[in-house]
Amino acid sequence: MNKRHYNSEETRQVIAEKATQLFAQKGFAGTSIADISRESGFSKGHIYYHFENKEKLFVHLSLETMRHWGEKWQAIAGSYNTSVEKLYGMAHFVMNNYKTPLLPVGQELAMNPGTSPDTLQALQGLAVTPMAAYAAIFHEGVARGEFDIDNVEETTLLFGTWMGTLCQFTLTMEGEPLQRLFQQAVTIFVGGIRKR
Amino acid sequence: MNKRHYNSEETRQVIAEKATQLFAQKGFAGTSIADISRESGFSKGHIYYHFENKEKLFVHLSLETMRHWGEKWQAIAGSYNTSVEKLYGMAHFVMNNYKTPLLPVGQELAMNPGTSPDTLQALQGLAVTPMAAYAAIFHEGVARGEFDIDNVEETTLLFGTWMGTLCQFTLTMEGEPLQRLFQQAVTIFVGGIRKR
DNA sequence: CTCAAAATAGAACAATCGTTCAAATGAATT
DNA sequence: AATTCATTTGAACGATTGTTCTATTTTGAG
Repeated sequence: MNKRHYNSEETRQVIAEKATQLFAQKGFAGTSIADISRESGFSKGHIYYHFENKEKLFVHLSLETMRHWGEKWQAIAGSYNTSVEKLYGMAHFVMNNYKTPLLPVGQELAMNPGTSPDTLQALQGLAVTPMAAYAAIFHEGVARGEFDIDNVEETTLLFGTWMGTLCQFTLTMEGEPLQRLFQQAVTIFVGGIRKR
Repeated sequence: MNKRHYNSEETRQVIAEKATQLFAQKGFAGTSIADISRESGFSKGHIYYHFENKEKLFVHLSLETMRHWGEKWQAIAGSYNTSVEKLYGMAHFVMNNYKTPLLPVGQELAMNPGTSPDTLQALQGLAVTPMAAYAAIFHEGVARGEFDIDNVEETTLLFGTWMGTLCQFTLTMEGEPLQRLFQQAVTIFVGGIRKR
């Protein structure tokens, strides 16, 4: 079997990528279906062939994007020797796979009355993936005696929000300065939680 | 003289306050004039009696709000003995005078094509006020031998973005947990830049 | 009390929004 | 060659957007 008529999956991917980019840049309300249509090169109507509506499109994008993000991180998470190194590696990874900008956009959507309960519930679980990845590093670091943390949950939240906003700079900065910014953030953070 | 006809200034203030709140919560595109009208209790048309248009309204709100923020901070900035204390004080101040959420909203507006050059230029200078306040603390801390920082500008940017996002939590958290979160952030940050 | 000016409301505007739908296109199966 | 079904378009929908305009109310001065 495997009837792969056409290669519609490819166009769906194009729409998804452009939409993700636009949502991250201009927010949920600030991104129109017309924008996505123009940027992806497909008609407005066709977007509704692939996705039920704007809200579901965004939720799908977020979920899929986070799942992919988590898998990609898991693939390289084992290649670090110390927890400190792993934290630097995470910052580098976040910088190069910046999908977290969708999180604040999700918050924006969640704030708006009229957002469907299904969407709200889906949005609720969005931050779980990256937060779990962060928390794992901190727990490991404490167990290894590298970190001195009395509230891991709070520390995770702090690190997560910081990484999240730093991602905004990937839109306006690049190369070495950007990399140094992320590294410096981790250096400061590690300095604040390192055991001594 | 002093012809203070009516007290229209009061209603203008009400509109400004509600609008600020809405913009911070739902973003620029996500906030409609109808929203501001409903929330402030004044007609849609009347908003245009006080403000030229939506874009100018937002710029005015941002500038005014930042100016007020800066003045209020300057009034208490002198009451701290050490730079570390001042940094904690700043976090507490930011938490209780959270106007920085307008900064990311300004970014959202700046990203959108069609935004007028005047608005863009005004938005450019928005972050100057809080950033200058942060930078002053770090410079002072270095001079006093409290901090060990090789790039004050970068450090300021990092601290500023962190405080900025933490403000988002003022919408969902409150009281002691919120306060502990801000304090913990400063503790970590100070630990990362303290001279030893 | 009168009156002009300021303040406010509310209807109306074109433009854009998200969404729907019927029609056209294309490729694979028969 | 004919048919079928997935794909894609483009026009059209009502709702909402930012904005303008006119009319009405409220105010302070003479």
